[in-house]
Amino acid sequence: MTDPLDTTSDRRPGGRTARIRAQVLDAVRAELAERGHEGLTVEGVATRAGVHRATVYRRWRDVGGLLVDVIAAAGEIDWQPPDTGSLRGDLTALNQEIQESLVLRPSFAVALMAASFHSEQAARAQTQLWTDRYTQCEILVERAIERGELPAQHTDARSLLIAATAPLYHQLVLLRSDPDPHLPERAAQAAVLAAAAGAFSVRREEGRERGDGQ
Amino acid sequence: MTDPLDTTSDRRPGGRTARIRAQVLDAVRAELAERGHEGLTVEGVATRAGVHRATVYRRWRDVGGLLVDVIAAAGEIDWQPPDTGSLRGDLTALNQEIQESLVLRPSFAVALMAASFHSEQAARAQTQLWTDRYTQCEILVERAIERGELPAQHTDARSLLIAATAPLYHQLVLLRSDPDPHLPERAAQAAVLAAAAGAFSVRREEGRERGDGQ
DNA sequence: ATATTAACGCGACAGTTGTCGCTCTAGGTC
DNA sequence: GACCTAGAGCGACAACTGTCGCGTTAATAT
Repeated sequence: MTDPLDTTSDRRPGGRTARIRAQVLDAVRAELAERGHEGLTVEGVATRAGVHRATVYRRWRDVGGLLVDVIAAAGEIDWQPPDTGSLRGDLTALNQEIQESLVLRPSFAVALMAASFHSEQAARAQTQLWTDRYTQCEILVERAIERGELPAQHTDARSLLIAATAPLYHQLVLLRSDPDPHLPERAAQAAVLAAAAGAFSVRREEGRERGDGQ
Repeated sequence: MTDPLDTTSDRRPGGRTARIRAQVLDAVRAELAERGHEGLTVEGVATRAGVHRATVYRRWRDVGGLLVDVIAAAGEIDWQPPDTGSLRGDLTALNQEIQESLVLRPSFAVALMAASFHSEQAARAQTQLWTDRYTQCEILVERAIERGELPAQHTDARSLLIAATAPLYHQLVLLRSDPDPHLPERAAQAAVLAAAAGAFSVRREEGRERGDGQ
């Protein structure tokens, strides 16, 4: 099981290998910043990194692989969901973060989405990323229940979170409308109201049969 | 103003031009069905249509342009929003349509999204398509208000519609989860509950300043 | 019918993308 | 210090992509 594409395996983690990786990932970030995600090309990255094309193709396979590794390297480990003291506040803060990440130039999130249509690797990384984030955010809902902000019966945290955040992506990515400073709060508020009305409550037996995701 | 890319201009609409267009668009649909959106290439379309590459490049510029024209040709004129007698029913039906269009193989909707990351032309066509659809759907909300299903104060129809439909795209396109037969109804119901609680009501002066949307 | 010309066919072309076999370098091991 | 070998460099290569100029066809105008 010596996967030549596993960039985290440490078969020979020493100086050069790590140095090349750093150079290449730096180059990816720089190219992304300069040319945007549609101008991101293996050739460009390799040249900027001062590395031969074949090296990049061997280790990362394609542009999607590069983005995956950039995301992986970008920490992603120490992210914590907001904690403002209220569900509405938490969701609003979360949405503001999302809006920022989508509006930011360059947007890694948008680049990853674009790549995921062409690279299976990128697609998997993306669903993994989202799944993890949503799992981490379930605590927001649990805290809200403890505070009594939501009805005591079980609430499907995932559905609630998606309802709160989906409009952001819809507006900014699909509809490409200008960012609306009120949208994060409005979307959060709508989800909270729906939840309070029991929109995401789930009956004992039938609700959770596909909860493990993908 | 003789735009060589305006496929609807009728400078010489006679037999051959129209025939070539039909051949090419048929080929696009066939290629899409066989190879999916990532296998859709100008070369492949031209070959299958029995037409020279240069012809396709001249008239449609790129894959995005082809998709745009397919969409344009696919009617889109006679679509009508559902009318089931209740807001919840209407939104559920709408969501079911959306889910179907996203799950269908090949999915023109997904192909268009993918193309819109690379082709400015496709991107514009996409936002135009969505904007039109949402505008058409505003009548659902108006009818609901007349029926007394929503509070009498003005409701921002667009926001409500987006809240109802966005989770579908989020789940199926971004999260790539398996289609959930209950999701269309759940998402619709959540939006209705939020609306009933006043989540999308808008104050007189501050709500509509960006309503015309690009 | 005949003239006009928009639009297609054709082939050549440069630029890009991705692969492969080989050599060489330098990280790790003894 | 001397070896081993994972992994980078290198250049050749085929396949693909998009553009261009020119000749031809056929839709329209007269």
